Amino acid sequence: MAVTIKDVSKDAAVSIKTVSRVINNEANVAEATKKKVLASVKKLGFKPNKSAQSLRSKKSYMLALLYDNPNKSYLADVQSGIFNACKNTGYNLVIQECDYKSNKLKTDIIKFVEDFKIDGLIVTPPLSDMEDFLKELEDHQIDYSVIAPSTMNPESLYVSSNDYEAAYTLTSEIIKHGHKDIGFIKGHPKHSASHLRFNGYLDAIKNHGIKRNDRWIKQGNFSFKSGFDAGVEIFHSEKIPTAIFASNDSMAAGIMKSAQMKGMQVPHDLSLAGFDDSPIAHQIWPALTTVKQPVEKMAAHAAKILIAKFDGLAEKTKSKEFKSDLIVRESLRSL
Amino acid sequence: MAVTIKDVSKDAAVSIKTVSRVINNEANVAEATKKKVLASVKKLGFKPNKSAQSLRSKKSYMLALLYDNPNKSYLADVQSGIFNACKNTGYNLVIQECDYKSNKLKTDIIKFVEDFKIDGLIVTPPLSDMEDFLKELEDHQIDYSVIAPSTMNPESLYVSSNDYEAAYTLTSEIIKHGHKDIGFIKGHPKHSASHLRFNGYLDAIKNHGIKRNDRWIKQGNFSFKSGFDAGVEIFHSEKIPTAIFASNDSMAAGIMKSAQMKGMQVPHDLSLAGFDDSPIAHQIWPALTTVKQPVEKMAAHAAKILIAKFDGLAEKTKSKEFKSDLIVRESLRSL
DNA sequence: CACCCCATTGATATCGTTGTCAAAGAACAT
DNA sequence: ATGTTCTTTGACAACGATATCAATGGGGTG
Repeated sequence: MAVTIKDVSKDAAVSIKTVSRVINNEANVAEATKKKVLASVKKLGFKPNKSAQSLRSKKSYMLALLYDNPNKSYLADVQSGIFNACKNTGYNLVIQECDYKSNKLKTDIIKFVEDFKIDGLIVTPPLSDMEDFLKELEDHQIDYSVIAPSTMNPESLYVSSNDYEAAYTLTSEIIKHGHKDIGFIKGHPKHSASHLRFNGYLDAIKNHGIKRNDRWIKQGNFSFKSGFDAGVEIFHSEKIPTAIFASNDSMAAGIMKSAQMKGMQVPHDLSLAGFDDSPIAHQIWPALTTVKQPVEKMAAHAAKILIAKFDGLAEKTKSKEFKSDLIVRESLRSL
Repeated sequence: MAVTIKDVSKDAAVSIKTVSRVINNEANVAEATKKKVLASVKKLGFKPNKSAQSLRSKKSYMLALLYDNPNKSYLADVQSGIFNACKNTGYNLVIQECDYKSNKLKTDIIKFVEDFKIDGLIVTPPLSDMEDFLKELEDHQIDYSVIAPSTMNPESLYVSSNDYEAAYTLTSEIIKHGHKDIGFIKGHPKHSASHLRFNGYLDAIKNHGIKRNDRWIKQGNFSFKSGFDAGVEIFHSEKIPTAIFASNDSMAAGIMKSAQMKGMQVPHDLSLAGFDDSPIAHQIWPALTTVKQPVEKMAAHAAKILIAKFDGLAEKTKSKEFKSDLIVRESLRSL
């Protein structure tokens, strides 16, 4: 049978409560006692029984990842990051797919948290952009941390990315390559990232003295098809841009497809840029110039700050903004 | 505070043990008593406390998904299927990434299962193809179900796909399009799917009177890069095939890239086919002819048979083979 | 030296289930 | 009527941790 706290207490010749104190890092345990107990723990290979801890302490040691995002590669990266952060902390992850459009969203999630006694949530876009939803969580005293592009309510726990700057930088890079006629495909309007990226683009062209041309600015929704459709529309105009910046890689791939179907050569006839550095970015030819966000690290950090809060280590691990990297590949050429 | 079994027992005027019997569907409860209890359960909205159940019954109500597969879209689909199957069963899923090459694999996994008291494993390729690994699980009496291409040890729980037939069908389709010079890119040798798909190809060309040409048969490993490299090699030969069948879509995309870099037009100069219908298959142009396996359904079934075994419903849910669908898209043209 | 205080420790109750085992009652045979 | 068996039920222990609260003892103070 497995080693229990009782075995440890016997081995270390202390009470079970003292063992409990040691493994929970409680105050007021003599240094010598602590050492003795830790030695026994190690010697016997004691691992606290999660169910018993859970039952008694009313904690589940479970985090939940909330998402409503069709991007599988993003999801996989987020998960992977959280799992890494959870390792050796005793916390585990469950995944919960949501429908951000559902009017039962709030009640569903609250029920989910209460039914499963989830300790904390990690919220990803676009849910992280819904203020009323986050407010509801707070009203129910549900702990959460947010992975979001913009900086949020600074009291809450968040991990953010610098979408605005990255889009500004990427646009500047396109301009540096000699482009003046630059189209833009907007992302899903419910994602704050969409607006930040768009604003980064707008400010960059403005600061470089380029006038905005709304016929080359199309609304997309981050899907391949929306990029494809936007491309078809743009290539219908008599004058077409020399470069298009799509708010994510899927849409950029969609544009590439529509361009190639029109007989255009990328990047000879059209330069392209995407965003995210998803697998498709380098699995098409020419490979996409794009922006890589450290999604996995961000997710890991989001989990860490949540766990740190639970375990009272809030000092060490704080909300943080992560920087993105520009990745220039063949889809962007100099004029 | 939440409703407990005690509240229910009071409300229904029976002992807590009887309530326990009812919610666990145990035998020897009078029909009338059962009804009474269920009514109270419903009325009070009682949900058994998972931690307490776990603690007492030594079950964790946790399944673990074991994988070592870089294909994020496959992973996402598998997960999604399992989550759906778990819904309302009380079981939850944890994900465990493995390294099939590690010589600590077996001990690591067994430790993992024991530490977390995982009730059962769902094993995906290539781990599902490692007989010694599965044997080890059995030796430790660890329950598992396998998602595998081939039919396995018929005593074990498995969900399989018909890779051989699908590859045979796809190859025949290519031949029907008038192709006689058909290259093949093999998948990762540790995946049984690789051999099944290859054999399907071989038998199909043989039965259509086409001779195997080993200069057009290359070893890949399912990665985009391996497909790209294989393409580069093949296109170096003086004579190149009119069609190439790659064992998965990533490799097909790699070949497409190498073809396009050589200035070849797909499908005009070269027809291509992949396998899996991963997102990339329709996000490149021309879109890939491929085979779609019902991965999500398969994964759901794998979870179901495992849960059915635990809950003693083994009669209803059995191991099963799933059929794949051929998806013909632009990358394949008639000669 | 007597007193108090605070750090340290332990005995025991407790969390919400399931398991054990015995009791009660029904059904049937003798 | 009595004994036997089987079905149904409940009282209480047990799972393995944490929480409560009281006991202990060393150190400082007057």
